[in-house]
Amino acid sequence: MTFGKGHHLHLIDGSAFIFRAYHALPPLTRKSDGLPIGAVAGFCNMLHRYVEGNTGPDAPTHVAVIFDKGSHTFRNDMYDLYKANRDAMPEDLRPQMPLTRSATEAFNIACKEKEGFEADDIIATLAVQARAAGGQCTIISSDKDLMQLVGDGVEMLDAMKNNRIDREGVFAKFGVYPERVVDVQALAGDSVDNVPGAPGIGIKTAALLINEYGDLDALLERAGEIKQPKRRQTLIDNADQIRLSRRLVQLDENTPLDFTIDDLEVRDPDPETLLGFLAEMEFRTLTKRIADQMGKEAPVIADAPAAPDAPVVADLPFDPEKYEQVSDAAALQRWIDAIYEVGYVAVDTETTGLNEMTAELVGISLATQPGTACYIPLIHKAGASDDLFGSEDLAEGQMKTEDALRMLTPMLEDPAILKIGQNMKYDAKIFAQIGITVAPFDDTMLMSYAQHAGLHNHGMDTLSERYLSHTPIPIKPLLGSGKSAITFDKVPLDKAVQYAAEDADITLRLWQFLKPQLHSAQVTKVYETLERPLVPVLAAMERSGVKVDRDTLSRMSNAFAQKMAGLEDEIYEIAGRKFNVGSPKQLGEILFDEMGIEGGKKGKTGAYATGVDILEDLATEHELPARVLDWRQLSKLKSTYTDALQTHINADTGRVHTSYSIAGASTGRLASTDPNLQNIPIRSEEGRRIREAFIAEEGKTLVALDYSQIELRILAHIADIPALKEAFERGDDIHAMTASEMFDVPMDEMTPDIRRRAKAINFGVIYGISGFGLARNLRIPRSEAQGFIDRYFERFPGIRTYMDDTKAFAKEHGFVQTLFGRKIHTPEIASKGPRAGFAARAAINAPIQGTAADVIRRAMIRMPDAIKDLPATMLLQVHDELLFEVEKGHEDALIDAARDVMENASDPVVKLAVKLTVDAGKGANWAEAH
DNA sequence: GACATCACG
DNA sequence: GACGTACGTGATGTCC
Repeated sequence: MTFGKGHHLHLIDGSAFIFRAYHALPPLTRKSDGLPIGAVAGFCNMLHRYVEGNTGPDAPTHVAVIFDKGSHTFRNDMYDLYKANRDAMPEDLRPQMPLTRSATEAFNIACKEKEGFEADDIIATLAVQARAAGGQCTIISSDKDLMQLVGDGVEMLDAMKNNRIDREGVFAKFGVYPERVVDVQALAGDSVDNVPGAPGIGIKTAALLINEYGDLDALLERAGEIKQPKRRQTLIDNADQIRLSRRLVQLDENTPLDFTIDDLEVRDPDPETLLGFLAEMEFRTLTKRIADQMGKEAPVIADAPAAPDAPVVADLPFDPEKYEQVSDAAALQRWIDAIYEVGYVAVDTETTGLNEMTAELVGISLATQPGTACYIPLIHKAGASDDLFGSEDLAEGQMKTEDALRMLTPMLEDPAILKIGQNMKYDAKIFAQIGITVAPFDDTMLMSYAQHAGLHNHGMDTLSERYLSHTPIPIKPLLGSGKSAITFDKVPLDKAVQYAAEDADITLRLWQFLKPQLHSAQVTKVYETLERPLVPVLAAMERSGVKVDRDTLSRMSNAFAQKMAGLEDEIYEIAGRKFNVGSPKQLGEILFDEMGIEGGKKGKTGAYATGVDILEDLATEHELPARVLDWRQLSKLKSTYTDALQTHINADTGRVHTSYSIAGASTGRLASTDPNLQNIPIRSEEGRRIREAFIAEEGKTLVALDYSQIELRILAHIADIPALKEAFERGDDIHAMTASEMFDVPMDEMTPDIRRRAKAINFGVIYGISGFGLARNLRIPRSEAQGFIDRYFERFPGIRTYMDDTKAFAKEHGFVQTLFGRKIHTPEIASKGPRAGFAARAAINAPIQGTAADVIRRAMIRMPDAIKDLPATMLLQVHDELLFEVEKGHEDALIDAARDVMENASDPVVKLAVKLTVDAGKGANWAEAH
């Protein structure tokens, strides 16, 4: 078959795949011999995902993966500094390079490279040939150097983001169409490849110049006509360097190749070769997945001899057929006996829903050793799940719930038996509903969180894939989705047993794997003092809930609706037509296209940005954006708060029960969901009134206590800033003090505006400040913002040291730590480009935010005991605030007790050089209490 | 389901 | 020297 019209060539940028794979995965090694294998694993996964996605009319007829070969190319002969500032290839990546070639061949995909040429040149040559033959070509890469090739049958595809780049996409990136990309690159240069370009000229300016003069040659010829003197001189002085740069970025479309496109025809992989390679690499999950898809038996991957200090995990295969259904007392007794034999058991509950307040217990699964697990169904319904009306009759083969619980409760509450769960808070709440207190327990989710926060999430699917190389049975096929979804009690028993028992089995295996590592990772203390003890505390808070007055919300909702309708009329009037005010896309078109307002900026999706910042700027000149801002505020308040909150009021309790995720935020903070009660409005007057709907029960009062400036105090301690510490000791207004120090204004002459600036800088420091960010926040020129920052560092030199030290620590270890030993991993700190900047700022922020999170966790854990003699309940946590409900008359006693716990929460583990101060308030509702 | 927007600390 | 930039979250509506 000769390549031509109707054919489609795919060219995969192999190096891009490799580096993405390398940075996306932790440094995995092959179990049997420790060979670094992470990049190969990621590479194979990407290749497999790519092949899977190749269906439909657009599928390629020809494909090749193109690699770079050697580091010396013809460009180095032109310019010896080309790519000279590239970091050397990481030690553990080098041995993986040949393996990625083998992997490509194992997938039976053509694999091409050529000494002295970059992959980009080969890609260029093939793309041009494909175009000349009248075929289509897709380059799978997001490398901007390839963008010059786009157009006329050639396009690019970012496989990770599934983002196609055509001529317009290139224009969005470079400000010129593909045929002029080289000109722009020649001017702008490229720091990554060390292409010099013209000093002081970036892509924006380059595109401007090229568009004005047509092309680079014309520009250089007529450089004397450029108006800006500096720019003119730069171009005149550097003309040779610019021409050299153009030769460097220009891809060679005539690379001599010893093959043709016809040799790249798509071929099916040979199962034996592919599976053999994957097995040799010891990719258990991928081997099995691909074997299943091909309908082949997965080759056996030999168990590696465990390294002496590696935890021993039984590598027993998962077999859903081996799980037992427990149907009677005799069988259950055998399980209980087995549990007492070993002293621990993995427990998992199945219920009718995810909301522990309303969910009903459907069954319980137990596991005592890997592969040995059972499911005790309790209220599964009889009849097929496709029965139109369902059946209310219970299925055969189930114990009565009360009989089963009577036998299980002593074990669940027995201090001698350790109960192991994955996200035990959920199961503990289900059991608490029926009066059972599960203790003691371990939680595999929290063990993973203590060790790996920042690396990945800690759901069972993730942990099982990562640490057991096993994909759990998915729940979706059992329950369905959308309207036709059923609850677990409708799942046929045979399927239910396999699914439920497997969860307990996985949990037990994870525990065996993760528990011993707590110690070696030195996070046992974190797990034992900050994670596990918080579970029962949060469970109790969530079960308590907070009383919310539906009438108040409903009245506010109506008021908002009326105001919104009025605003909509005004908005349509100004716009001259009706449109959906809630659609940023339509709003952008109205503002910038139809009304012709200047300064519309398009984001990466090509839509105009219409965020608050932009609308606020426009609002000084125009009516419409001002009205839209008002409308948006009301819309937010109505939909997210006054309306949605009502649906969360529990019918039985009349209260709202949030759920806190303990292992969600990487820094150690909690997160509140369903509903989120950590973002109830307060900053605007209108929004603040929503807190009036959060009320105390009759005869009770709400009490709120919050840490004052906890993060700045922690910063003062960690970075050891005497001036800050002294100011906190004196009880000064910290932002005013900072302002006075920085701007040489005496405290008694402080103005609100100067203080506001200092406050922004104080917060900026906590976030890993940048001149750009501060400038945007304060809406001042960047140079001025940078001046403030310089001044700040000068006055408080410890801050810069802290920032530099923290970054260096993160680079060296891949994580940072809080004062209490919590680890927050920052894997991206090693990456190049803007990602590293993000990671660096996150690394600077994490010890501060994380230590504050640890402090309030410690307070919460001690709180139940400290207030046990008071008629008070802890209801909510909002990062630096705790909300309580207390019987009238006991408010002050509660404040005294709770404040004492909070202010001394770091004792005795960490002796803070700055005292922690807690403000308190009380009232009939949350607005008053705060 | 991605994206934009906006609520909180 | 330019790049793209404040930290951490969750919920909602639009649009594909």
